[in-house]
Amino acid sequence: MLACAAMPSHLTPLHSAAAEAVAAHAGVAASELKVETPPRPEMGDFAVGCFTIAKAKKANPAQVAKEIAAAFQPTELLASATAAGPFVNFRANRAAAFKWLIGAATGGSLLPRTLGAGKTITIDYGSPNISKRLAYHHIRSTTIGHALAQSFRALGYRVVAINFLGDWGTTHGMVLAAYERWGAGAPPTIDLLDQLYKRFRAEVADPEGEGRAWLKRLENGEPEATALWQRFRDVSWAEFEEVYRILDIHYDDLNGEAYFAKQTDAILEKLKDEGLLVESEGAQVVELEEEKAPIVLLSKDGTTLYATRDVAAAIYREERYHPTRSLYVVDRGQSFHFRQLFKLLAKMGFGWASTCQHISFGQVKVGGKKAGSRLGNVVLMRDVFKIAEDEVREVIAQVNPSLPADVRDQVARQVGIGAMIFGNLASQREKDIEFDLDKAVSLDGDSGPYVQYSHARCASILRKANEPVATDVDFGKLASDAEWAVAKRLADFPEIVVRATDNCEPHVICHYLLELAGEFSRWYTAGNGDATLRVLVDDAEVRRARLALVAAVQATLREGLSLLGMAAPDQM
RNA sequence: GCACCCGUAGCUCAGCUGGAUAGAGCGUUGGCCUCCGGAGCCAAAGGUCAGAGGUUCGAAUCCUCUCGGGUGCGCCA
Repeated sequence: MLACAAMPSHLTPLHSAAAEAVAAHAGVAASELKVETPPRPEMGDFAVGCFTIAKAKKANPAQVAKEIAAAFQPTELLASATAAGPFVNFRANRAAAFKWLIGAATGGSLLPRTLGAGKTITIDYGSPNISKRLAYHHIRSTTIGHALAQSFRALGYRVVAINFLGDWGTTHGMVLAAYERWGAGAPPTIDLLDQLYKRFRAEVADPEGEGRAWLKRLENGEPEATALWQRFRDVSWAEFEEVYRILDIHYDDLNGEAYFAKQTDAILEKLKDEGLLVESEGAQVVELEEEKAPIVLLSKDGTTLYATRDVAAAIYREERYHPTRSLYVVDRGQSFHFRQLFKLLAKMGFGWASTCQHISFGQVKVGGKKAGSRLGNVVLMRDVFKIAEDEVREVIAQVNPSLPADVRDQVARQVGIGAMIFGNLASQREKDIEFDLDKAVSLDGDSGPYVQYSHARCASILRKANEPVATDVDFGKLASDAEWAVAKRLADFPEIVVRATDNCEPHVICHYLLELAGEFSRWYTAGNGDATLRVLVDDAEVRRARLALVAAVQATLREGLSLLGMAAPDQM
């Protein structure tokens, strides 16, 4: 349903050139051809398989590849073509390719900036419940959603970042009841509220019934209950805001469940008129096809439910923003809820129900068990951030003792938080993550700090060069395979970001950055043993060309990190 | 019981919109700076891609089944 047509608008001119070279001799559109990377660099730079072409012609793929390679005429960007079995492998004209790639990367035009022009994406992420601190497991929705928001924005989409606060419902009725019973008068701190809520659930005979009774009072607009609820919401938001500030997340829409609780009457009325809303075991429900459980929209006490408010919110998002895609970045435990919700929207006749998508993700486990405030087992997000930051500060003090204390503290925060973000984004969404503090704060190997460090080294070289980066230089001076390997990675960036957004999988960006950083490090390290391979060599023309390549890598690493929501310090 | 997710090296994971010899990191072993920052680089060792069928010229990748682990299944969110 989300498959985009064969629109290769995100391809680099290099990829397009390869596709066109084959298309010209194959009688197919270039846009239908997939341009790949050969498994080993010595085979070529770009590859196009001839399987489908051969099939259409009822010919042997290897023979077709041979013919296409033989007919190839060099272009500005492509130097040669060779057949390798069923593949046509192209070699780039390196000087021209360097020029385009480095120019695009340093000029900020490597990514297709207008791919999403005129399209809006709403992303519901974070969305914590109030009266509770942000626990570590909240980090997944928050970081995945933010990375998606950043990525869509980078491609020119209009993004509406939504924090659908869990600030309404029976749970919050319980918090009110508990506070009134045991805490009245005490300043309603978030910790106190959480504590009272837990006690309430443990000690009261019918906590949910009492909770619904208080919710009823809220839904009836009783001033005292509402004023108290508002205080709870305010202290909660103050806490959340602190974390969002640390993560540099800014929401566009903060309407939580409470906002939509007021809009459910008309929806329920309409459902009733259409005969969809029926009574079942005292509650008001809508039966859904192929689901054994109906969706419950009104409790037996007449209070609204999560689903009711979500229906109102979905309609609001459509009417207000007209999104091309409406994304819900919420843990997998809620898959059933979203399946029901989307089915109900479709049943109500909303064609746009198909634009709604649950972006689910696996659990964060602590000690093998699901982390979450219901089961206890809570690790607070800010505590983890603090530990990571402290750990990094120590490493910096050892490795880079000359860094001024204020810079060191700032970098420690950027790298510590970055390690957390990267660690949470680096694997596929659907996989569960085992929270291991030691591993989380580790700076070795495939990690966020490794990418940031590579970026800092680029910055360091550019600082040391002390001359402006020029891109109108003789790129023929970049003669080593190591330099070419770095540039080729740059060419992969656009497709990676498009894939990350199409599939809502930010982890592909993480892996891309590790590869780009790794390729850069290999090139860079070669200079340790051989001074002629260093960027800062005496030959001015070679030096300028290499500096341009470093600048291109730096710009791409910085941009990639920003897509993930990570800072890119210039020194660390 | 029904539904969904996961199963790739000792460990943590890429690769899964089908393509060429399945890749990283950690850990283990052995190397590399009178250095443009060693938070780095190179090399060795390590895999019946859970198992069995099927589709295909071609399957870790798609389909079916089995096994193992996890989650969900009306008035919580």
